[in-house]
Amino acid sequence: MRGSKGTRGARRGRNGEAIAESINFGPLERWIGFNLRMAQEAAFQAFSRRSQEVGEGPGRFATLTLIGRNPGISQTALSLAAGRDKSSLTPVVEDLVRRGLVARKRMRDDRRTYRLNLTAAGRKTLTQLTRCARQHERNLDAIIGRRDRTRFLQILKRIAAEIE
Amino acid sequence: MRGSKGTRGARRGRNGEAIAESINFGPLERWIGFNLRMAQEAAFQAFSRRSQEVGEGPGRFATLTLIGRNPGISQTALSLAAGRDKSSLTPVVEDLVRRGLVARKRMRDDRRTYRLNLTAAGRKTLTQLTRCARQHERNLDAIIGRRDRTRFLQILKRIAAEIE
DNA sequence: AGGTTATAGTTTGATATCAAACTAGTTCGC
DNA sequence: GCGAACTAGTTTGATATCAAACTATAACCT
Repeated sequence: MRGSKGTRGARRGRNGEAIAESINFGPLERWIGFNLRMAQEAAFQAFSRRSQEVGEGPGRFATLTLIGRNPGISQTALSLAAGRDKSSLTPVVEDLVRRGLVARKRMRDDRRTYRLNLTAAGRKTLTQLTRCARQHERNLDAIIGRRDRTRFLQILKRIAAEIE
Repeated sequence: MRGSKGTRGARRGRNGEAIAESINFGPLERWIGFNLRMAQEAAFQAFSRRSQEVGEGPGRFATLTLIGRNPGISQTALSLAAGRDKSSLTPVVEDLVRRGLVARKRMRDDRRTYRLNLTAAGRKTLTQLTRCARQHERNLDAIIGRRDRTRFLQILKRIAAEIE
């Protein structure tokens, strides 16, 4: 996971602001791709700080939510849902199992596949993380504004689904 | 699952879609943070493929643009503008210099600082990358729709600037 | 001047991620 | 049945990134 607390990049510290404002961004200024990246990283960073207070990396949140909502899900299905390569999930799941948040058992009829489930501890952690996420979302909502929120979300989904 | 190269995560190949559609995303479905991440990564991935055709990583593009627009910029100012830690830029700049796209010289009056400039080759590469980026932006525009584009961009900028 | 503090860039160590190669188990075709 | 093709998950190798420690300059203050 990323940052833990400190300065992360642009937009921080008086000096940084001064520099950033005197910079010519050229076409980056109006390109979606660049601004999408900047927004995502800022938001991710903010959530990261929050979730760290619960002692979990921000990446664990989607994972735990998806396991919680889809008991017995396989790692491959999980990786597809979370938009990560299945190989990225190996260490994540390993860690969650080691720390007792997730239970993992082989399937009877297909002994290649695992079934993942939350343990009681996992559910508890997920509850805490969900609280963080709700607060985070409230902050985002305040920035986006109620009027545009639905539309904004829809566009994000369309980008994820349709870009190639 | 399907292919070996294109397959990156969710949303790809009929099998992937089938799985993804039977998944319960719970609150992730309507949370900005998650969808922002998915959209950004899909877009980044798409641009990555494009820029690879020019033989450059996607990360090089913002860097070259910023150097081109701000001749003589220092690495620290560059890192602030690009939203990356200055230490991340060390290997990037090193690579660009090694490959003759960027020229780097010490400042006279402050010998800690470098001045970065594009070389002729750097300008040429930037031109190619900019073409890729324009095409990429056209695709994004088609998804977002002209009507919402300005508003969408504005919201992204606000998130990057205001979230904490 | 001389010591303290600040700044530019690099190094180091950690995490996250992808992609391709691999291992083990399953299914298909004949 | 049995080999070929496929699938689930792991391993390996590469890249990108951050943060903190470090090096070398420079500025500041008395």
